[in-house]
Amino acid sequence: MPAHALSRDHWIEAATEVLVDRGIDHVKVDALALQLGVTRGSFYWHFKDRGELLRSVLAAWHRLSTEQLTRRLEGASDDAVEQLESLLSLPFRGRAAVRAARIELAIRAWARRDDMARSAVDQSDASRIGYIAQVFSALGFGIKEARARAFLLYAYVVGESQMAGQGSAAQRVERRELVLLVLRCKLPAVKPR
Amino acid sequence: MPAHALSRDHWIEAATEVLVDRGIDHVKVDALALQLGVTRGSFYWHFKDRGELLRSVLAAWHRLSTEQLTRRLEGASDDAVEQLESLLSLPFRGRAAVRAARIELAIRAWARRDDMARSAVDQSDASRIGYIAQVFSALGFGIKEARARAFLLYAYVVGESQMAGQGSAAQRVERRELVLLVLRCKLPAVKPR
DNA sequence: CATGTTCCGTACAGTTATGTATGGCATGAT
DNA sequence: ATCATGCCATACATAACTGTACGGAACATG
Repeated sequence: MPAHALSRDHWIEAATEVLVDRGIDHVKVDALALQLGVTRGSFYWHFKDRGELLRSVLAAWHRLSTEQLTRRLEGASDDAVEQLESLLSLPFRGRAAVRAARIELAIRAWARRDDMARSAVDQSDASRIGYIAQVFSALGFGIKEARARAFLLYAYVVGESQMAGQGSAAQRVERRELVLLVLRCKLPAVKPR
Repeated sequence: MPAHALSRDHWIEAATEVLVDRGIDHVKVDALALQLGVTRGSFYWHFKDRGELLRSVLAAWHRLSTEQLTRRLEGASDDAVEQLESLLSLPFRGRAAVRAARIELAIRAWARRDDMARSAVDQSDASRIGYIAQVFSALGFGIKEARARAFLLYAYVVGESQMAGQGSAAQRVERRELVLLVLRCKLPAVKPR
């Protein structure tokens, strides 16, 4: 084994970087090789073709995503409200989380037109919503309403991430507080049918 | 003027179609010419270069988007709740609305890495949030809280549009009802500071 | 009918991308 | 030491795409 060998993961990481900054269509073997300081010869030794790289990028994200959820499930506190707060500020706390959020945005854009990416994103969404629903159940909501409220919360987080341009940091904090207040609120009267 | 003259708008429309289906990076002069049954000679008569086409696509969407908001403002009913319901089901009612929603998704993906698209989307978002805030004001909320609730509602709609894969049509209806109930709900007690 | 304009086709040059074939230089094994 | 193997460079074939230059058909107008 040569000393400075490049691994598959180096390529995957570089590809993810480009995916975030310029979109999946700009993930090209040429540019990655240039950035990594090697030639395409290296790439086609590690990967069959470009498609295999893209699949690997997706698989790596999916693995990371489920790992993070697992860690969250394991290390969760008993205070449901605290967990909800943590969920809302998740994409902003810590460098790794911010980076993960950016990757997710890029993959979500990719998923708009790639079935493989689409199903990966859908699966992650479903898992997370399931987790959030459990938290709402712990707050005393019924199963059905807990799932609906979980979807609302999650859709808000996803929507917010699409609108980085709107509002200040202070406003974001206020909004998140309002989200929590509103979603914890037991409805005084269910609509009369 | 020849009889079967192709207008700029034909190119813009075709480009928008490709943008929706395959992303902005697949909007290429070659393919569009093939689809329109002409050659690139036509394109470079109507447009200076590819960039001008992309700018035109964005401008056309932006114009359409503000026009739709204007029409909504003019033809709005007096019932605030009714307006909110209409807003929530907006991306699903009618073929034109569905198409507009798909275009918007594509442009939002584009905006992730193009400043021009970014500012167009931000501006549209801000205008719509302003309109929704006005509706919440009419429901009796203060200016600040109305704006926050408007953001919540809008972020939910945007987030929901990113998650077409989650849930059935019936679930979507239930969720939207819950959104309305929750966002109309006057908070019983503001959190003690 | 002559002429100018509109709109498009054709040909060319240059760039950038993919994938393959093949050779070569280390390094570790024997 | 030599040999096989892991890792990468080089060279080649091919395709896709952009932009420009130029020419030509169709049409209107005088």
